[in-house]
Amino acid sequence: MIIKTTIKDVAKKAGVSISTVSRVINGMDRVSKSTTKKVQLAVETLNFYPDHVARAMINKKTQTIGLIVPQLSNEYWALMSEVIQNQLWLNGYTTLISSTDNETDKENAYLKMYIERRVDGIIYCAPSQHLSGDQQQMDMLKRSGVPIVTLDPSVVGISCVTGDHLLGSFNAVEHLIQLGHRNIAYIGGPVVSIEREFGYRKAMMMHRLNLNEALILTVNGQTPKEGYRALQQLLASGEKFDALFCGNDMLAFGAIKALEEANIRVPEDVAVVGYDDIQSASLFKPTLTTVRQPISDIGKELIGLLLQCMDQEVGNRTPRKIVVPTELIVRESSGVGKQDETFFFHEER
Amino acid sequence: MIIKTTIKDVAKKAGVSISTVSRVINGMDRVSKSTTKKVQLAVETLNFYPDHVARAMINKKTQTIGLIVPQLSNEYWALMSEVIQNQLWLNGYTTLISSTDNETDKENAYLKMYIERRVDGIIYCAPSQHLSGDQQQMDMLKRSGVPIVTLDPSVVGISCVTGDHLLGSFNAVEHLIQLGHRNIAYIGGPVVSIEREFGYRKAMMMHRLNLNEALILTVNGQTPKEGYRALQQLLASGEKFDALFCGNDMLAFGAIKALEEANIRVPEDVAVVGYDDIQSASLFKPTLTTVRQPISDIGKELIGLLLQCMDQEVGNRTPRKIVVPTELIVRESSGVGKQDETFFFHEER
DNA sequence: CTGAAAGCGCTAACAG
DNA sequence: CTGTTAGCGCTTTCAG
Repeated sequence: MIIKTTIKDVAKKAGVSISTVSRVINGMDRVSKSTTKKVQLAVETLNFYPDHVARAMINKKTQTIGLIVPQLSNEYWALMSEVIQNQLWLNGYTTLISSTDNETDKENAYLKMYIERRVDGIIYCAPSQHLSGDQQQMDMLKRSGVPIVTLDPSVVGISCVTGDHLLGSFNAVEHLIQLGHRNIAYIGGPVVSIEREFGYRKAMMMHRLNLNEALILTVNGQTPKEGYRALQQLLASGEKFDALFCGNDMLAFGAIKALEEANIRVPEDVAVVGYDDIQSASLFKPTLTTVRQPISDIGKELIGLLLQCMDQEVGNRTPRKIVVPTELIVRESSGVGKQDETFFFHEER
Repeated sequence: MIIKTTIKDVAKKAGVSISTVSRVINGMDRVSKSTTKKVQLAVETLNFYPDHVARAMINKKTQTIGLIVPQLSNEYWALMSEVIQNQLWLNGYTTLISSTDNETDKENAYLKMYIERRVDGIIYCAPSQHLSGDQQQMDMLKRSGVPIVTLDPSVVGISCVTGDHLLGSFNAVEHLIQLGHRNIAYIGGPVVSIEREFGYRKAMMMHRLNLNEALILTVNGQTPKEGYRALQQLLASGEKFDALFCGNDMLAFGAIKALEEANIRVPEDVAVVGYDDIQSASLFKPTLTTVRQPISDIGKELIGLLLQCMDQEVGNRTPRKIVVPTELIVRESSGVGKQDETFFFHEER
């Protein structure tokens, strides 16, 4: 058994009372120079580290924030987690990160764990359908009174930050339309945020283009594999398309792989646009045209909202919603900025 | 102020003593069926969640493991973190993940935080030079008595898991040599694990090849940017080379980007091999020949070693070292499996 | 089987 | 300025 040095040991060593030691290590209270020195010496020689657990018990503050993301091994979420963690650290908080794999059971388990561990707040980044869908989960959260903010899904009574996905997707698809494409396919689904599909539909409709439901594919994951499979399926169906909009970059990578294996050139034969602008998007070949989400801004807004929520009493919290703008990053995969022929080719159809 | 329901409230509601409630929620002790039911009812209606902080205080166990990685936004470390976290969760532990950006200050701060928070153990994944270099850090750790295991760096008296990087790199470079390359460059440096450079040197020496120090580049980071910059520098130097081995895949991506911008074809003009086999390696174009590290195995070994260490008294811990084999994954970037001409071209020089 | 009581390590009044 | 004391919410002897 490891014997930890406690405040008591320090007090004895320094020949003072424990409250004096407490005062010195917290630095807020007035203690004479000489005793301060004595205590500091004792602290160092005894290698004393104040027990955060005991402190948390008294302060009723753990200085811990729980973060829930769908998948830590996903570049987008990894970066988001890092940003949030760093920012929270600057505010004096430690972050507990959990990765749910989109499984409701895991979400519930982690949420319960956060409540039991008395985190000071929760940042919930999860696909919308889960959060609004699982009433039990919401109950647990609301009754616990833990301050919480969400990314993307809007839940009644909870502050949230969301990218302007409807507009972002709309712009992306409009970009393809302006390039002359008419048969545009979409890969997405609820896991990727349904608003992106709506943006796609809106753009198609506003431009009076035929909305072929066979070109709209739903996937259950966010990895290249799902994109690859979806494309194989689409190709097998025999439906014609000259452009593809993907709910996220990973799906786009997989889709492009499938296209190339079928000897379909990107962007010459099919133009592709992704979503998120993860780091790989600019490393991929062709470089990926995509909708950039300002991860750093999103992270900051989330934290701002959460800290604000934590300041308010549980009764009178005013939920706020912040919409963060997205940006279309045009690269090779949509056929612009590489060869102008591509552009003209499409215009002339 | 949020009023949490405590064990006291439950006891009152159920009309029993707090110790009985404690017995019921812990389920270990013998309590009569009828009281058990009464208590459970009270727990549910009052929405009671046992306070993990108070429990930790008594048990002197936080059921928390601290994990330190260089960079969470790096695909390799993100995956490693996810694997470790999931595995630890299955063992009843929660993981605190920290990302150091290779800054000693941050490492120290996080380590201190872990000690103060009384984590039950630490998994330290960090570039070797830092760990063995910062004596102050090691002191803090050793005196605290916190069980710790490391990934890669060997420190006296601490268990560690390490990939067989010397052999892995050796094989990678030998692969290039067998392909007929003679002027092989290397990008790495201490941040990437010095053993990879040694593997490179060993292969060159064993094959009696000229070891041109100008072809060995040191970088300070692990992102594509560093690889890109290093290659630009190498190209500017005018040194001739026909192959390139990179300390990790990210560096390789950046390096290839730089090569292509200089109109040097990969693998036709320069063959490239990376290290790690992150997911992007097979998505990249050309697909990347690389040395695979079995992340899942490494994670499991780390946890096994840590749990073992946690079982032992602080005095008689026997440090163990586990070496995990790596595997060369041959893809397009080294010039095999694409066009045979490439292969012959090099053989005939 | 169940209750009373003693703390875990620390902070925060409350007195000196 | 400094010491004494009462808990925070829970587990765990120790007696019934």
